[in-house]
Order: sequence, then structure tokens, then C-alpha cells
Amino acid sequence: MQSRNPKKSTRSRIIESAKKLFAEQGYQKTTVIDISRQVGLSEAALYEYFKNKEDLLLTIPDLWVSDLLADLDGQLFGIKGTVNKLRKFFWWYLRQVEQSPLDAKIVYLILKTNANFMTTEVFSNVKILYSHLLDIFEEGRESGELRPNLKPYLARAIFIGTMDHIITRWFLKNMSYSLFDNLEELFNLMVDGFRNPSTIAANHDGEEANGIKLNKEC
Amino acid sequence: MQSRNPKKSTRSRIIESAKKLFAEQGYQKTTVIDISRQVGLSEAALYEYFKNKEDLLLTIPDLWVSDLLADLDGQLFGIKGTVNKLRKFFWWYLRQVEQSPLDAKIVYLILKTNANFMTTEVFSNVKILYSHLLDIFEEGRESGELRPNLKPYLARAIFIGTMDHIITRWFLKNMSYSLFDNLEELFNLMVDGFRNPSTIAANHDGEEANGIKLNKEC
DNA sequence: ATGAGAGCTTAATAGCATTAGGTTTTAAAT
DNA sequence: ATTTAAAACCTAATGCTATTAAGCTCTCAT
Repeated sequence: MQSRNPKKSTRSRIIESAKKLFAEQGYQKTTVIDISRQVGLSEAALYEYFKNKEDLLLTIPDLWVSDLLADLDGQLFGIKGTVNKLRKFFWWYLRQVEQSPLDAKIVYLILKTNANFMTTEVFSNVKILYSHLLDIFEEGRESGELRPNLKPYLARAIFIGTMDHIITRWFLKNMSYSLFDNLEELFNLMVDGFRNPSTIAANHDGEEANGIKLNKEC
Repeated sequence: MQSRNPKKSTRSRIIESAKKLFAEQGYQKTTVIDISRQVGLSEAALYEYFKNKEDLLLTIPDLWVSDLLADLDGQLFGIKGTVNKLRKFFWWYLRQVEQSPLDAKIVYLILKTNANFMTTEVFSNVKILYSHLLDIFEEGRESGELRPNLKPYLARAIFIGTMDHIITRWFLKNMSYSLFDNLEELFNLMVDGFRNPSTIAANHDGEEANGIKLNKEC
């Protein structure tokens, strides 16, 4: 879309510069002078747009997580089957991380350790994001696709824990590989434990499992 | 000045005070003056014992993780069966976290996201800790207790991810419940996906296995 | 033209980590 | 007991950083 202003607003430019610097150097090591110089302003000017440095930090991933949330419903729409929904969620989320690595890095490596994180808008949006998973797990239990005794919040702990772990690891290894390497195998290994043993076929190539199929891998 | 406890070294007292303050208030919000006042020293005195504030921070969990490492071998000694070893690891580690919450909190909420974390002694010890899991998974694959196509590092990602997640969550909820609540169920849900389908009976703590029995042998 | 507000600026202020340079305490050697 | 040197500690800088004060300079609706 074409904006009336050929130039981006000052506020946007501050956010973009801060995002890069925070993601590259970390929050503490990035100074307000660093940011203002990169934007081409005096330090004091930043305080016209943000209450303080932390306010600037928190503003950055706020929009990102809001966008995620807005996108999620549409992504899951029309997908049938709990495992298929879980797969979609997994791939979709990792794709978002790979496409917005700066935002994601700030969320994963800076925000989560911030004492005020739990009082932010970001946090409550993340909670909503995660609550979708609870619904999916519950639905799968009721439909019989997942184990009848599966507790949704336990399955969610495994699901999110695994996702967070591979994302954090990816950042700590400087994003030197693709998040999608071996993802299919990882997903199946994780989700197979959730499946209803009455209907499961130990199926690791992504095909839909219909009926009972005993699989010997010898 | 006042007579101090001659038994504890000044260095130890600095570490103890800093540990409490860092865990309570976070790293950034704890000042060197805070620490030195709590110990009963001037700020400058701290620099006789530590290179700088970050050095002090990194020193704190170093001993803890070293102790963990020293304890682990003995804990796993004599345990037969891969799942039993995994269970022991799980319970042992969470117990250590519950018993040393200050150290663990510093590792989980401050250190792991620190840019320098990967260059620390703590990090290399954590890596050794995690490498034990790789061995356990590999052994389980070879013995046939786990799936023959299980990739140890994928199973480890799920295992550690899940552990880290419930620990982090516990800290963010101010340790207001026991880490061991529902732990048995969580463990089984996670590990069942790793088991070899040829030998598994979906058996959850006393629950009857479901109707379908998978194959015995090839 | 005017005056009010948006968008900046320079220059102060206060807090912090860290260091310089010195004094006191300790303990061993004389 | 005195000397001596290192260890342990102190007060007082230093320099960096976030934040604020106070004011300048355009723009533009009236």
C-alpha cells in the first residue's frame, strides 16, 4: 500500500532502529544514544515518542504478537483433525519466527526475563495464543483422536516447551540453520504420545492415519 | 567495625547476598551498592573479589551446576531400564530446582538469556548435563526399549523443553505450587511417544492397557 | 501576521559501575 | 616486640547512561 508520506514516521524509524540494536546487542548494551544516533535524532527526542527505554522495548514486540493473534484463526480455519491442526500451529508459528527473527528474538531472549513482562500487553496476547492449543487438545480428546485421559494443559506444556526450546536454541546458535530441519520427525515423535492408542498407527510420514494399522519397523 | 562471622569468608557472604538480591529483584535492578550494603562493605571492596558485576552474577550458579554434575552419576548408578533412568533424571532435576530455587531462578530467568551465557563455565556444565540424556536415549534405542528410529537429540529436545517449560512457568508463578503436581502424568505422556511400539503396552500407572496389543516380535 | 503546538535541540541532573589512591589490619619473619 | 609486606578495606573520584529542563524553529489554521 502507498502511504501519503514518502518517509516513514519518526516513531516507526525509532522502532525499527531499536529493534535491530536490541536484537543484535541486547537491551542493556544498547544505549539510548546508540538508537538516537542511528535514527538521526538527539537522545531527548526519543522521549517525545516513548515514556522511557523500557517502554520502547515493550512496544516493539507488541505489534508482532498482535499480528500473530490476528492471523491465527484464519490459519486454522477449515483444517480438519486435531493432529492436522497441531501440525499447522507448529509450522505456522515457526514460520512466523523465521520471518520476523528480530521480534521473536526480543520476545525470547529479552522480554521473558524482564520483570515487567507479565504485566504487558504482549504477555496477555501470548496467553491467548497458547489458549488456542488448550482448545485443540480438548477437542482431540473428545473426538477420540487423542488419548481419552489426556490432560490438555499437560500436552500443551510439552508442545510449547518443545517449541520454545528449539526456538531458543536456534537463536543461541545464531540462526545458523533452518528451524524446519527434522521438524517432521520431531513433531511426530512428540505428538505420537498424545494419540489415542485405540486408533493409532505408528505412522511417521505425515499421511493421515485411518483405522488400525500395525506397523513393524524391523 | 562490628565483629562479623569469622567462619564464612567475605567472598561467600557476597555471593549469598547477591544471590538473594538477583533472584528477588533481577540483575539490572540490583545495584552494587545494594549488595555491598547488605554484606556490610563498601562498593569498592566487592571488586577485590570479583572482576565486575557480571562476573559476580556468573559465579553464583557456577558452583550449583558443578554440584549437580557431580551428583548425577551417583543418582543414575544402578538403575536399570531407559525409562527408569529418564524418570530418575526428571525427578532428580526438579528436586534440585526446588531445593535451590535461588540458583535455579538465576539460571533460568537471567543467565540463559544472557548473551555471554554460552561462553561461561556454567554453560559447558549444562551441556555435559544434557549430554547424559543423549546417552540414555541412545541406549534405549539400542536395547529396544525405545523406538528403533528414535533420534536421541530430538527426544532430548522434547525432554529438556518440557522440563524447562514447567520450571520457567513455576518461577513466573512465584513458586506458588509444587513442581511435582501431576508430574507422573506429564512424564508418561511425554515418554510414551518415545517407547518402542513393538513392546509397549499403553500402561499408565495402574490403568489397564487398551484392547489393542501390538506385535511381539519380528 | 500571529500564536500555538509539533518536533526538535543543547545542556543540565542524578544514578550507577568502576577505578585511583590511600589507610588499616593481619600475620609471619626478624 | 618490632618490622614488613600483603591482604582487606575505605573515601573520593571518574566517566558513562537514562532522563529531564528549558528553550528554539518551523508549520499552519485563524
